[in-house]
Amino acid sequence: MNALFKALNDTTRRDILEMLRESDMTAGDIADKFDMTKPSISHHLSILKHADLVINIRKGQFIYYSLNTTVFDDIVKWFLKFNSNSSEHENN
Amino acid sequence: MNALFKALNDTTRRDILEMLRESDMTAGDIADKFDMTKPSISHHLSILKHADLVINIRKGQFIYYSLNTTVFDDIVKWFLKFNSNSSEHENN
DNA sequence: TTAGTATTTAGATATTTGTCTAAATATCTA
DNA sequence: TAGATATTTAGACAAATATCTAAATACTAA
Repeated sequence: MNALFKALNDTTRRDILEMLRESDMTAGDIADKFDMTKPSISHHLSILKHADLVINIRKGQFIYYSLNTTVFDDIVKWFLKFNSNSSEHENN
Repeated sequence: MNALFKALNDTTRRDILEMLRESDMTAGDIADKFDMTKPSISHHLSILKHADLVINIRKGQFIYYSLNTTVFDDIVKWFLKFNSNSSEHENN
């Protein structure tokens, strides 16, 4: 849970996650979307990976990153504890 | 969203939130639960308050802290974006 | 008003974090 | 093999963060 919240505590990393919602991307493509060097993005990706929020697969020269959605289930559960009376539970 | 994730990125603060799930508490009672000085806890409470995760009410000498559950709705929504195919949406 | 309790604010410091440049590793292609 | 491209690793550094002690503020009660 610690690595998870740590990973989420950065705008760049959250933006990367939102981008990966749309489609898988290579490290280079991700880096191109930000005004930041590739090593910095690589570092962010490594934090996201350490938190299990993303997985990566090498295809030749390229390394593709994609979301690991199962981890989001865990974190949503953590938050729903605080909302035991919310409409999430009463309705749909 | 930034202040929110920042506030959640600390075990002490998450523990405080979990304690407040059970009941409202004074700043002093919260501090007594941790091996940490009162000023440090006060600082953590101020970060939680700045993120709107808690509210506080003075009653005489004491300041009571309680959860602001509405903010948890927002954050759950943010996470559910990443799980558009999860059972959360298909079933109950 | 004075003393005592509850809490926060101010200021200092060690640790963590985000970013950079330079160098290393991995792969492809000629 | 050599050169080019993709990505990560290493090391440095400034900024942010968590913690502490000491002092200030707010309230209660005598």
